[in-house]
Amino acid sequence: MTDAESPGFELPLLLFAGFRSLIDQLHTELAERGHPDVRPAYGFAMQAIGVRGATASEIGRRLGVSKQAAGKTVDRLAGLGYVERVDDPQDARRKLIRLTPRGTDALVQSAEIFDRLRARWVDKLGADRVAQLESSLRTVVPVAGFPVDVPGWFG
Amino acid sequence: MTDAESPGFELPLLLFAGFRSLIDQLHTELAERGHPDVRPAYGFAMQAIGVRGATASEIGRRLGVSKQAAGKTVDRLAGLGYVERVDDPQDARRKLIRLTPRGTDALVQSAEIFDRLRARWVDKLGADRVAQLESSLRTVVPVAGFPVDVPGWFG
DNA sequence: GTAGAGTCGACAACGTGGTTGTCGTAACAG
DNA sequence: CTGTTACGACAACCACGTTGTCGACTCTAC
Repeated sequence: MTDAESPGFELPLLLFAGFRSLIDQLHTELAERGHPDVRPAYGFAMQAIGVRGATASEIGRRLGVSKQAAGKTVDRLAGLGYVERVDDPQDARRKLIRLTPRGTDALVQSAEIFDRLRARWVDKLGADRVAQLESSLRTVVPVAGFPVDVPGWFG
Repeated sequence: MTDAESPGFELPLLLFAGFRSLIDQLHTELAERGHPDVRPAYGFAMQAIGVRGATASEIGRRLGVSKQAAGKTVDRLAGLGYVERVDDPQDARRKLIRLTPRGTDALVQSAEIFDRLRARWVDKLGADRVAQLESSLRTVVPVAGFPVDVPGWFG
């Protein structure tokens, strides 16, 4: 507070720009690796499905959106061949959503690309500053559960 | 990857959570101060309009969206009384979008709230860590081509 | 065993924020 | 005067979210 501080409105802008830049680079690389149709929302949804699968309602709860919204995303994901719906023999109401091999591949590649992008930040900033950035953010935000209900903000 | 680093996918999540938490708090406080109908997109748009006003096409260029999209946002903003359309006497094709006093008030209050939110981060992290966070983000983010250029919130 | 409550997925209508494409009109350069 | 360009408006459409409703199904309690 002694020296000139940044105006408060820059903080959200910088956070968003950082987020946006990572997401944009992810999808550029994903497109080059055979997944041109993956959209940011699909990545979050597939993450919520996980390797064990989930029902549409469960996906909605994990993402913090309605089951109807989750169901629509699953429709698009299924249309692209990333997930499949399977009847649950235990419960005739439920339909289990499972990742196809293509869906699993997209997830694996995303994890690898994110690691490389983080490494690029480490090159520019140093490992300690990146670690401190993460630690600072963990301090100010309760990262338990990530609501993703903002459509226009990622690409 | 030699030592225990955070997985790369946490970085975007943390950045988004930080951004999202600031924006959510902004709109909560804005609602308490008489602006319950302001949505995040409106704030960006009003910022693009600025105190001097702008045309719909100009707003679109500043936000990096089409003039049609900008026009629709202006429609909603006008419906809520935050902006007004004025015929340009110099050019009969153009319609200047200007902030109403209510719109200017929303912008001024937003700037003040953002400053207070940043101060809250300083309380939790210390001024140096917040400053370093901003500095780190400025380093890795190409600020030049960022869609929302940030003119003074007023004057 | 069966009634009622709760959950599941599907369907519909709608709001918001974007996109293209087209059009009439106005400004401007030749 | 003519062609090009820029403006705003309108329409159709898409992605992603919301409520509300509904039939089918499961589970619990009586």
